[in-house]
Amino acid sequence: MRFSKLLGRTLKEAPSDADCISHQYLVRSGMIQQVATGVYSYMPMGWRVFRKIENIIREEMDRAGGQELMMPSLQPLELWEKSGRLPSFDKTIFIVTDRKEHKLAMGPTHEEVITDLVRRTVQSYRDLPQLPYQIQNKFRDEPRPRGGLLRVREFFMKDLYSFDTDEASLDQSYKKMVQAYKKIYARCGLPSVMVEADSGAIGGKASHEFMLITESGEDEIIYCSKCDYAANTEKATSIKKPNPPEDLKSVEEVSTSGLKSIDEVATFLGVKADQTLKSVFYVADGKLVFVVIRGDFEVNEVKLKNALKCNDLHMATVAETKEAGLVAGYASAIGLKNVLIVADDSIKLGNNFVAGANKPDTHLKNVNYPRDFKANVIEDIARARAGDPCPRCQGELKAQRGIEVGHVFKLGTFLSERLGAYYLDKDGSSKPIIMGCYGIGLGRLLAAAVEQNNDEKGIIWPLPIAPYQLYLCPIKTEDVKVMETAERLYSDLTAAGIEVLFDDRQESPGIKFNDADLIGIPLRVVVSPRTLQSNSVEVKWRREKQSQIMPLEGLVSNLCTMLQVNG
RNA sequence: CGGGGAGUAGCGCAGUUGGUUAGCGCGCAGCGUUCGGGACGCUGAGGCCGGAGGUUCGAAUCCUCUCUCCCCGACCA
Repeated sequence: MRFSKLLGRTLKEAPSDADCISHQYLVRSGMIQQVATGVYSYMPMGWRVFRKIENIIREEMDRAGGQELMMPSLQPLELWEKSGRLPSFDKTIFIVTDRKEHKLAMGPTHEEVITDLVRRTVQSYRDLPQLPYQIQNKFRDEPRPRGGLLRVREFFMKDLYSFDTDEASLDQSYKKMVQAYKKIYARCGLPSVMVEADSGAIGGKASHEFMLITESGEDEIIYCSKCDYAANTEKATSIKKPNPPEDLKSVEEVSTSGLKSIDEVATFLGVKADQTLKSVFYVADGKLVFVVIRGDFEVNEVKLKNALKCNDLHMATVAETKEAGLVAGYASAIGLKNVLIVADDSIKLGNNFVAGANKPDTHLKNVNYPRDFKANVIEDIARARAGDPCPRCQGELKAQRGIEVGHVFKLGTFLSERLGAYYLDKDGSSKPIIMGCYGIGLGRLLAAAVEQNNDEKGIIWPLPIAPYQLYLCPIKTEDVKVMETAERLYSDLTAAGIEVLFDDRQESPGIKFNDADLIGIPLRVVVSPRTLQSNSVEVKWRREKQSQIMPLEGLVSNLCTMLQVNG
């Protein structure tokens, strides 16, 4: 490709509203352009990267036994009503109305459609297992799109669905996909980490996410420094250390005027945070929920949501708290009536806690469960913390940030049952097909690749997904000999199967080098009067500082070798 | 949806106590000088000041409504 003909220009300054690196560099390098909130066009160069990622994914899906198909974006709402997942997706579904006032969903995902498709197609155990997949755009009216391509409303997803007859077969499908996923990220040149995950709105049982580790990641990963335990904080557990046992004392009121936070109260009474009980109020599907947890822990809202099996969960507002008659800062579960109380199991790991007295400026000492209060639900609803012991091996847990670039789920049979996808087993009995689903966000992966691979000058694409492999840069384009050499190299390299971006623009060296660094093509070849004096060119990897001078003689095959060795 | 901010040239911004012709930098077009890390000179094109309504002799500037975009929380590939 000749740079002079390329659609898209590089920008010196990023739009001020781009705040994450991938967003800035992708826009500045002319790879993407925003159309609306969370809606982007891919410019030719960005689309080349996209297609490389897509091809790697497609190859690995095919290799794992997947069969590619295409399902439409428009989906009858009836399918969603049948599957019962409408409430959990709620406002994130874009709904369009046709001329007959019939409502259609812009598919946020395709489990409903594929399950219906399989229902019509698969009848016998002989037809299973199946691994259909598609690479398609999905629509989700996200509460808050952000970070350029990292979180958008129209995005491309590879989604594969597994259909199996039994758990053992599902395990196999799941394993195949996990292997394929690891292969995909590795082939893209992007080190990934697999972690245990919550299954969220998709529903289902086992679930793992694949993360690219970056500072700027939206997710926090908890992992063990000793064993291979790793989980999204949404899901992660840790061993909660019990307080030293004490004899139960009787409840005592203390005045704590003006002291509201755990820290303030604990400091005032000369106890540690883990000797207090924290109260937090939530509203779950419109109902107030009272949450109790040991003072040194924080509530994990995902776990809480799962414990409550609700669709909507938010912290209670001041008004909602007042309405329920709770005294913020001094509330506790003691003596509460007609309110759902959910407790973290940490409340059992100690005695004689300090808790609110349900009246202003007063706390209670020596509160004990279950002597002084009860809870409707007691479960693990705490955020696992770095520094705590690993639930598997007691090793120390650590935390890191990452970007979720893939998610696999064992769905089980709830969708096939609701949508009527049954098969006839060997014994003639009708059974629901066991499902799994496996997604990769392509644009997100592209953006995450940039988050993971950049420097102050710009992007540093891993070779397998770079828009072009080689950047060919003649300096002093009026110099006939330089241009002749460059033109010849361009056609020879192209003929040798190398993807070349040929910077034939009449620009100063500074502009060209800076653009090259910004765009991030892995290998740079410079032809100039200076290098030609010794019948050579300058060759430099984007990732490295040092360049080398290589003779024109045998250059094309030498470059091919360099690219092969490093590809 | 709750809280905070922004819409002026392709991009980044100034101008906002109402006052003539709306500016600057980058980019863009032409000519010339340059040519190994965003070079320089000259000339030039490009704006209903997000939209609608109002106040006024006069509105980018004041008022009302509206749309769009960004940031912080709930969502997720």
